[in-house]
Amino acid sequence: MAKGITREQIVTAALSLLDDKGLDGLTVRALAARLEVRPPALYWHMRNKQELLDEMSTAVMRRVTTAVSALPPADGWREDLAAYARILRSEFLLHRDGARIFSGTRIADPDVVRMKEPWLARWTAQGVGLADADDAIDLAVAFVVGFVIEEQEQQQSAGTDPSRYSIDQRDAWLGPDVPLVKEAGHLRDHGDQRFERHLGIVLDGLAARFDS
Amino acid sequence: MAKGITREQIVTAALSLLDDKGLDGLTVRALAARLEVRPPALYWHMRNKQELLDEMSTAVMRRVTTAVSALPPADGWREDLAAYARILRSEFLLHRDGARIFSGTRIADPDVVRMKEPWLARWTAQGVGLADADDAIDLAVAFVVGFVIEEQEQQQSAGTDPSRYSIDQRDAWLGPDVPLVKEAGHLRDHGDQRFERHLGIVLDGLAARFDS
DNA sequence: ACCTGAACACCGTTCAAGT
DNA sequence: ACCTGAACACCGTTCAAGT
Repeated sequence: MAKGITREQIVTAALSLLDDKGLDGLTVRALAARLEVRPPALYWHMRNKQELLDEMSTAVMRRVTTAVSALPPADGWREDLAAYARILRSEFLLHRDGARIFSGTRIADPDVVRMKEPWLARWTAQGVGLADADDAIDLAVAFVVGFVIEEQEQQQSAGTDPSRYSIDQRDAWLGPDVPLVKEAGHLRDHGDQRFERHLGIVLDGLAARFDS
Repeated sequence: MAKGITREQIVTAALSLLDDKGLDGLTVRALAARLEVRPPALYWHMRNKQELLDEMSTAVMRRVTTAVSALPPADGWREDLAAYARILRSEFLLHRDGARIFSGTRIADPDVVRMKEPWLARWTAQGVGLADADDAIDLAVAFVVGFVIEEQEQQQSAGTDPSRYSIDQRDAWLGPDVPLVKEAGHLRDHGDQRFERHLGIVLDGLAARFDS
């Protein structure tokens, strides 16, 4: 039984290779080397590289689904949705360029979508319209995707080119006559605090709609 | 003068090649062929392919900046920001996978960021705090990025695999016991209408914050 | 200053052959 | 059923040489 590589092992190794070397370093050949097989061996388990990428996305989204299912039902739609947004962000953050790579990809596993059912049931029971409830989920996802794409880009730039995100260098790069842009750059925060604030704004907008 | 390829021509050709063939088809060699030069010629004008991709992003964002600058000052921050969001979306939609490819990339042109200055000036004059105003722009961008990534993914899937986005097939794929997920799928709308509605929700959330 | 020819190391993928 | 060896067409990039 110890013989042979499984699809699951391939996907796991691919995710860790992505984190180590980035998307450019995620090659079929490097992946095969990590699994100690020759490259063509992988083609017995998958049709092509695109299918591998789809499987990686599905694996990430499945982790989100699992984490969400483990959540105790919250007091109301707002806390349910906030919890979902936080989980989605943290799973994206687990992988290099996670938000960009794993958003907007074909979901291969119906369970990831079926997971919405208990939420829709709870929220509509709380008086939220079905179309509004579904909208709310999609809007939250869109926000998280956009937020984390920007967040990871800055993390990465800070790593490879620290000068670019130093405040002084940024001010010099901006040039004269934009005092407010510069001051806003100084006021800017990052990380969890910023995420929670922006998430709160989105949820406030949804609340305004649900109550009308 | 008719001799020689310019950087600008390279970027323009690269964008149209992207639209024709997708990101996988955007190769240095195909680009050179389209410009009727040999591949190494491009390396006189750019350092590497990454620099080309950065230039493409900058070109797209510059179009956004130009369109925004041509806009008459609106009545208030809300209309300014809505106009920006609409322009950003339509420029993303102009290019295959535009949102995914051109979001969260290093902006090479300071003017794109400097453009925020008149808005920050107007909005703070209207009583919005500077940090809030800057937040609002970033939040709107995050929303548009996430929205259009999803939008373009569905457009593309509908093109290559129509069965996947047919409602009946989707219902079959979802399996039993998720009536609300299925019904929500039937209620779902697309395009401008959906965008305006979601944008309105985000702006409502911002309005709630600005007024407090 | 701007481009080509030739070459290098490296891709994803196929397929006959091995076990 | 699962993997390898060898090969194919194709990448991005370098560099000496041409004009």
